[in-house]
Amino acid sequence: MGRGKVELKRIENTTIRQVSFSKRRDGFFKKAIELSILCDAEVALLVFSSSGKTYQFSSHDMDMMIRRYRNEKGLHIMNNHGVRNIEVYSRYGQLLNMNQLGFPSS
Amino acid sequence: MGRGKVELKRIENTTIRQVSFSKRRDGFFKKAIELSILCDAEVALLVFSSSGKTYQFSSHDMDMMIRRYRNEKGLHIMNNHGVRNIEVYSRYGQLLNMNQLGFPSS
DNA sequence: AACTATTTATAAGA
DNA sequence: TTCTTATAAATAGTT
Repeated sequence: MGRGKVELKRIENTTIRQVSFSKRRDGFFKKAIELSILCDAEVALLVFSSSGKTYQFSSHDMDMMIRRYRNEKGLHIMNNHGVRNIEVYSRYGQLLNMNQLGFPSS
Repeated sequence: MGRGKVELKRIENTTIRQVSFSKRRDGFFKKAIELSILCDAEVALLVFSSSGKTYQFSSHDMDMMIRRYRNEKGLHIMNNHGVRNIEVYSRYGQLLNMNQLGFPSS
């Protein structure tokens, strides 16, 4: 989306990286709101910029969502019988599959 | 993005809503990964689908990010001198500004 | 699960 | 930094 393709690696030029961050951060939060409303999902997100600012959004009570996540994570560890309560999009694992299989694979 | 414009309201048809959720959830997590890598940001996110599944991604340690967020939120409340440590994208407040001013405004 | 017509996001430029 | 614009990317509706 833009005049050139983007390689998935850190943008080294600081100015360009900050401009890109602003645009993408806005788009990202917009997507969060759309997902929560259109698809009736609960969405919570935290972003810390490399310049040290914090950005937060939650469609529902953040602390409640964190508690629910921790509770389910606990169950997930205890209840290892093939049922996945939580799908984890790990940073590198998923990315490795992107080029071959589309994203995400699991 | 798609054959029709989308109104920002809950998709009532369950099948369509679930299909839309899958597509948008994948796109959303992809955006999170891109933001974290391209722009060197820390990103954490939680999604609970309306059917009860949990999806999680964090570019860095989730618990550490939550601790940092809570710490800064505390400081934000204590330190009410015009400095915003945290930008909050509240669900309805920001949305109201979208049509007139673009998104988001603050 | 694929496809594809369109909309949307955004990279680069002004 | 804000606005514009060409292009890449996401996805709604369809098959």
